Amino acid sequence: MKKFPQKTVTRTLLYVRTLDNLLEQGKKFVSSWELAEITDLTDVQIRKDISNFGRVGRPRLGYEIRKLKSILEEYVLQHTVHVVLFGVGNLGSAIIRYPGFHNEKIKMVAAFDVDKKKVGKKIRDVKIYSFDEATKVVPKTHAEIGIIAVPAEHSQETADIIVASGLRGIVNFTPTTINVPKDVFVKNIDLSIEFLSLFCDIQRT
Amino acid sequence: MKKFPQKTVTRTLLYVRTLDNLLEQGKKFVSSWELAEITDLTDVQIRKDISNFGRVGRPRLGYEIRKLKSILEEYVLQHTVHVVLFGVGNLGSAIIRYPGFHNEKIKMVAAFDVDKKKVGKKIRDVKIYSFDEATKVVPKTHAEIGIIAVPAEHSQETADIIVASGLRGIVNFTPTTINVPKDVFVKNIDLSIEFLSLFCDIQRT
DNA sequence: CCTTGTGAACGGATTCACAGCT
DNA sequence: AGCTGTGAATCCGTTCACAAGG
Repeated sequence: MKKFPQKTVTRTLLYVRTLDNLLEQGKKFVSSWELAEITDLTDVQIRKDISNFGRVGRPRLGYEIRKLKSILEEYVLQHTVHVVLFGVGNLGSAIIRYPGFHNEKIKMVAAFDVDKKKVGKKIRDVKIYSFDEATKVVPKTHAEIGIIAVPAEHSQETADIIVASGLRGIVNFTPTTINVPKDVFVKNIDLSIEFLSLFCDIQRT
Repeated sequence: MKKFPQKTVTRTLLYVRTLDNLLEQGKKFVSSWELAEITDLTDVQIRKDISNFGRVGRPRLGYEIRKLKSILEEYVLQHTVHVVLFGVGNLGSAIIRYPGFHNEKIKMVAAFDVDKKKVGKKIRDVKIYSFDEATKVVPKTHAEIGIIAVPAEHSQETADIIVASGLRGIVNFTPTTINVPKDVFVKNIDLSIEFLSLFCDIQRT
């Protein structure tokens, strides 16, 4: 299992998503140029990326979609990802209900909240537990990733619980930087920064 | 007003956020090394970035937080960003209620939904209009950015409405690629891809 | 021919190494 | 000494130009 740069991985996942759509449309073959149109990348970029995975295209015809998809998935999507959620507030509940988290690729398997009134309830088949139960419950779920969707001031303690539960991946939706051991991977999604940076793009034109 | 690479802009916004927090903690000065610790970047990177904005640090003392913050904000945050939301479903309502969208930096000014039952209601002081009203209402709000939080199959038509309303920035939360004129900036936030790419990071260690 | 595949050239961003300041 | 500031060097990713193949 070779290692690829993050950028390549992200693009590859985008290709898989795109190929899924093309399959639904009943297409059989696709050229790097068509993929480039859809994904807003260049055709060379796409061929370079795909060439990482071997010679899979056919000159004159392009790529056989089903075959390409299965090859790419072999590298970036061996099996379902299981995630658990910490913080069932506005954002948390929306994440639980997000359609992308209930398919064969990603599955939400448990949620945690400090509010005793929420504990024991279910949203979309996802059961809500108390924070204290995390270190006991999480290992049983075989989860790999924890989501932080609590108020910003509790992000660090939540991160500590996630690490203590044995998870090695964290998606942090709070506008804070959390401290974790270096073998734990963190992805920060700060909506404010996303919006403000887009605004900068607009202005400097 | 000089132009900086996106990466620099994103980091600069992160510095501003961090400096805000440090100010709240009552700190007056900060060194590039301390900032590096907090933000998980290198001290040189931080000094390079800051040097874009002039000589603002003081050897031996570091940076005066209040001063540095105001200098950085001058470049990346001249005035409040106004956003409008399309699609008041689970995700949409969570975004309206997101605390980061009701301060002096970002303000949500209107929301749109096709569901007539929602039209006319308010969430958190944000009024909900019908999709048809967008081209009339949006210009009055002085919004700069539109958010797509509708079901994936309606992303393109929503994008068309946003463009027709005169907005030049789009944040797209659907797992689709939208087509827009080339002077319109799009930021795609595909939660599934974020999670899957994090999962790849974890696995290849 | 038309499209994939790829070594080489290029460019931009990060890091290094050190000069400058107090 | 201890920090900031910065030209030079390095690294990584993208693009170019062209070879390969049905």
